[in-house]
Amino acid sequence: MNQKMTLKDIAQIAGVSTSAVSMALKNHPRIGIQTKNRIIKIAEKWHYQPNHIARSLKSKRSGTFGLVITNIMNPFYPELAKGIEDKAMELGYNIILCSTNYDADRQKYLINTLRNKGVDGIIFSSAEINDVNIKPLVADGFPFVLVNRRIRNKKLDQRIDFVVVDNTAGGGMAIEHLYRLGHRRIAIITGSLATSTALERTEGARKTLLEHGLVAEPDLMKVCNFSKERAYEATFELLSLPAPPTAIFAENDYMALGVRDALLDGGLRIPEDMALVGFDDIEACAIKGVELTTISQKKYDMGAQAVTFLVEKIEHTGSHLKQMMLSPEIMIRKSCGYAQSGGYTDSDLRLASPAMKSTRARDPAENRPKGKNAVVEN
Amino acid sequence: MNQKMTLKDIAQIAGVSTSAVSMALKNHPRIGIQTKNRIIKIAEKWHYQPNHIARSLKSKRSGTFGLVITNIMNPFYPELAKGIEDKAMELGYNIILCSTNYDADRQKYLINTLRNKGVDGIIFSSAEINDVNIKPLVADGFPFVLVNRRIRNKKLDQRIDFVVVDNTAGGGMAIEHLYRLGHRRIAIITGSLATSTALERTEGARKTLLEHGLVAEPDLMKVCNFSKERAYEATFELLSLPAPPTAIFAENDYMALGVRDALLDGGLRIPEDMALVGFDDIEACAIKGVELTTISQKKYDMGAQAVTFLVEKIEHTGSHLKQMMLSPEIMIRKSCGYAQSGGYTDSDLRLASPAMKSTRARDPAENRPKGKNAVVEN
DNA sequence: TCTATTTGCTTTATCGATTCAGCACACTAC
DNA sequence: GTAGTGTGCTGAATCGATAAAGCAAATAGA
Repeated sequence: MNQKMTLKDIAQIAGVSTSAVSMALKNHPRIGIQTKNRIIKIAEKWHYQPNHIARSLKSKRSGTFGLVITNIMNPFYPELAKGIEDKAMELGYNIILCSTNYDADRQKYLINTLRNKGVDGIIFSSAEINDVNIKPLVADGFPFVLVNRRIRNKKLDQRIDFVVVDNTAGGGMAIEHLYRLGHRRIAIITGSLATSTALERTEGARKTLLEHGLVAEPDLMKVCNFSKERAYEATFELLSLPAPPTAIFAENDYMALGVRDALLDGGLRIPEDMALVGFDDIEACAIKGVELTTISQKKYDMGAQAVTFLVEKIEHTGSHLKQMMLSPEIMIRKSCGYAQSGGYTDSDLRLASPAMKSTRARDPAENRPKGKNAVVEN
Repeated sequence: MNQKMTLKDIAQIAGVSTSAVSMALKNHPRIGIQTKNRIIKIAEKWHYQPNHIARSLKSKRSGTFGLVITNIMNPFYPELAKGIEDKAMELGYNIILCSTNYDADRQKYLINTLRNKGVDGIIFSSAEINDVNIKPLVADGFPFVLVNRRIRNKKLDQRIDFVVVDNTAGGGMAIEHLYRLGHRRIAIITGSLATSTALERTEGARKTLLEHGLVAEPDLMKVCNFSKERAYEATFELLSLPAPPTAIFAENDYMALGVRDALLDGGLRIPEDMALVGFDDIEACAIKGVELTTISQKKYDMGAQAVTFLVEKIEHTGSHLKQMMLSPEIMIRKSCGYAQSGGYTDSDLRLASPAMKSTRARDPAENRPKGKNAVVEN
């Protein structure tokens, strides 16, 4: 059994042609029932396993697609990848994992390799707003889906499938929440402005500030490129302002943890001296003593949905455009001061912006999925 | 360019045979220099890209291997996967990511699929001590490497490549550390005893206890199968003992966080009322306010080394057995009480067991790699 | 100058599975 | 009894790249 059995081998044993074997195993109608059964029996006996490579060569389908992310060590990705992998497996696909390491050349190389290796499609979560690698894919009609991040190109955007969270709404929710808790000087720690996520979260935040008659003061805006270290430094810059903010919105949790470190190092209390809201709801947020209020994305669902879109596209060529925007949800924990202050004030509620219309505060107890996912071994 | 160019297309354009093109692109010595250059130019002009599937069919090499893990959401794996992916890319390979979800049938199916898809080898990190899927691979001479976990089968073990951390030493280090800090009643929260990691950590712990004339009391041993919830419950069981422990060693950080939750919920202080040591050094351990003392594994290096072994095996058939055991390192933070107590006592140092011979306490400031890895965007 | 050797390219077989065309043979219909 | 329709299998081509074998023409050696 070391040497793999081929169709030819089985054909020889059964004393028929390879086509007969192929037909028998594929349940082709024009094969005799008795011959079929005989062949199937022989194939089973000899542990015949079809060679997917040969099959792919002929069929132009590999049953594999690529997943391009920036870096799997980013705590955002494992959950996304899990959703993708589970759904892919359910639909009969495997995934090749590729990390760009934030390197455009590497990304280009990876896409090229994936295509040469015959993947049926690509799921992209690392696209930048002007990503040059997207256009050729569209031009070639190569199946792909953007997940998490979009691009900024009106013509192109209307031809591209994607699954993202409504980052604008999310950014709005963070600000709205802090506003309702009485904050009027809110600083924003932004991600990389080359990404749609950061851009949209910033836009949403800005818009909500405006709705309340506030402006996003330049001094209170710190572009930190999703870097924890930069967020740490920026926090001290904010603290040394003549009029420091009373609350900080960090556009992802990782930066929020950097802010948190800075605040604690600076001897401030959270949320008493400074309220803090993050984005993503990575697992570390929920740890007792950290308890970061954050805007939660359904990363697992996002991944699964992207796979559904991609497979639909692969298997039904010419299928129509699929774009989905999931709603974020605010996870109210302790870093914002909601619990301490006893909730929103009436006057603030009266001023509630549309951003919070559909928002409900979930019980922190139900924040994390229980069961299998909670088993973490090694 | 939508339709991929093939060798045949290029041959037609150049007015030569496909073999000529193949030879030109592979720099075969028996192709004329001028013809070669002409062909190369044409291939470039038309963006010829070789079809890896066809190549694989002929060469029996796919340049891809499988990575079988239990669940990418387990915080232990991303770093391992990163090491694997980076090294794989460096050596010209891609990886297909497969999660078993702790399901033996799924694992079997995955291995089968991977082999049918023609992967050149498999890296296995989910093996259980009596894993039934390993033997057939050995019997077939299929290239694979175990990483993180080993199996327990004397005959088989001597024929299998692996890269693991010295879990026995690690378990010993945890106990030794607590012992030197004056603890004499140390509870152990174990992982699944179907895994070599948990088994060896337990053995190491037990051995070190014995070296100090202590025994691992059954009451102080809680089998928790790497479940955070189970660890939480077990902690309360320990607390309600007539003579509760003064320290707890949890065999991974995730369970340690469960223990931590329980202790905090029970109104105890860490480390004043209970010392706590974990294993793995996942990122959450280092967060301010958590600061879990833990036994650190070089997960990234482990992954990279496993790839090196696997590729060696793939590319040089008949290469000799490769087994590597990396040394763990203790990361002393705050949950053990080392800082509070001002370090080890003289008398304890005198009793130091061999387990700690090579141990040095690292400055917590150098715990986390800086730079690129610290950028976490989405 | 005539046999060797080298050079440069083409032909052909191969990898393993699939699929269409083809061809007996059986069966139905009128 | 002959034309027409099915049935059940074989043969050959195909997917795209590779490599061994083959075969001219050019070069070298004596």
